[in-house]
Amino acid sequence: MTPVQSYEKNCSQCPIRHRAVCATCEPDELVELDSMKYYRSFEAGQPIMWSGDRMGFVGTVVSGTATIERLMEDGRKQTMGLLLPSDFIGRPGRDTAIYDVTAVTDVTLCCFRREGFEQMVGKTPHLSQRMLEMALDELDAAREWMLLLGRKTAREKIATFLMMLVRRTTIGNETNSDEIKIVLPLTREAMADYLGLTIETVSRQFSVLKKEGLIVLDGKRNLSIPSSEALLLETGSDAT
Amino acid sequence: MTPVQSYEKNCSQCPIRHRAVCATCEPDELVELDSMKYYRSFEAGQPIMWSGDRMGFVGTVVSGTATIERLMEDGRKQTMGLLLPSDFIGRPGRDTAIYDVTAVTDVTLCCFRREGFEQMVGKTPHLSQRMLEMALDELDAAREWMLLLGRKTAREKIATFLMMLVRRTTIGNETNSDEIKIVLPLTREAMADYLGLTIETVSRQFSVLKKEGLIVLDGKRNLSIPSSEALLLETGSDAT
DNA sequence: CGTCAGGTTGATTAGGATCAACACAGGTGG
DNA sequence: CCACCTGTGTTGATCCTAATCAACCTGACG
Repeated sequence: MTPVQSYEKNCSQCPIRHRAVCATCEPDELVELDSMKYYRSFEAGQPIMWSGDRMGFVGTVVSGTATIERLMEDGRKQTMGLLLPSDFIGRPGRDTAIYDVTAVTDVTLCCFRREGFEQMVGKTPHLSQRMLEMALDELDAAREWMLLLGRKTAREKIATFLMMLVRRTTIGNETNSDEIKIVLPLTREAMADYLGLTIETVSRQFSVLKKEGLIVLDGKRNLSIPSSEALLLETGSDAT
Repeated sequence: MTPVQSYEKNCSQCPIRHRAVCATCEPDELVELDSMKYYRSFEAGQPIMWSGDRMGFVGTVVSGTATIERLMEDGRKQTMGLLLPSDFIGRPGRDTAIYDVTAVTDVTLCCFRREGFEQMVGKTPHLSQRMLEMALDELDAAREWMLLLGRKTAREKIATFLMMLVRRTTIGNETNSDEIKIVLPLTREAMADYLGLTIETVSRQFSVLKKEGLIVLDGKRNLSIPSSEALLLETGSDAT
């Protein structure tokens, strides 16, 4: 993936234009954002932001996957969020990061200097409303994950994670096709950190689900789901 | 606690005026909110909102404690947030609740009809900015709790919960006094649901901490902490 | 005095962590 | 070309923390 692509010249070409923080901006607002933006790329495994460091920029994931995580003194790690294309990084109004953000695949960000972006938010209701909407969506997602971390079994955690990936990565694809194929953006270790498990437990649960025919593995990263209804039953879905 | 108090007449008397969603409002904005607001009270144990129900109102906790929680089909429950005085209930832009909200002590709310509040937010930057700020704070708190739920031991969970209560309920009190006294707003069961544990494990950990002298119990709800530094060491604090 | 909700404590179990060995793919350098 | 290494993943054996099952305690209240 070359760093310079058509959407870098023009926001209207941007693949995530309609889902990102700028989704509800008017053409003139977009022109202004366009003039402020710059792109940054990170290789898989590279840190995007360290907890405790100054945050000079905010940005949107254009391609790739990153994780928001926190380390404990003794090395225990918990991933608190997956950042997929259209997700926003950074908190306006805060100048010091309180999480680590790490690129888990190659990542391209559409960035803004933090001060400039904050000014823009201050004078652009479309932008501040969208920020609020996205923050509330993230809050819902975080709370959903609290249910998973606090109460679900290892098997339910894996099934829930896979169904979340299906929901987030197959948008507008053939929905009625029974066989759903997804690519796992995370290693076993990164999944373990996200699900509050160990690598070994993740691996074992994949093996069990494979043996039961609920998932089919092609290599370590390509996965297909013969029946999403069947897998959904394994998520321990809530009462709603 | 009588339902009609002085702050019901005048926002300037309100005990949470400077911390709530209206904290940054100008006097004229406050007058308008004042004219829209109404108070509701809920007895301990009563539901404030059911998942799936229509949300006709939003509001701020003026006194008492409520929990945000979610039930699974088989009865497993996870509490996703504690609502203490000044916390906000409800999501503008959504008309159906996706969580249960329950009063765990007697609760008084300062409410607004949802539509009226949404209009007010739309035309009052002070209010929408404050909403964003509060949503981002809640997001940080939710992520902090994900670390607790995913990676901490039962002992660390209890210690972290107690230190969180200390932080949230002793504001402006004698800080240099060694002996900190707090009142537990939750039953053992509610704490278990918040911490992803069982009642029995919560009870046992309290017994252990008591035996070790890290906490002193007076009845079931009154607790004092001889040394907050010592208790802090038990929280498994993160690397930051 | 009996009942009941909330809490404690003990005995046992089980799910996932830990420790350990091995498999496999992709580089790298002789 | 192959030997070697390293990062990633799988599988097995064992251990341990917290869940489960169960009995009992305590105080409030009719």
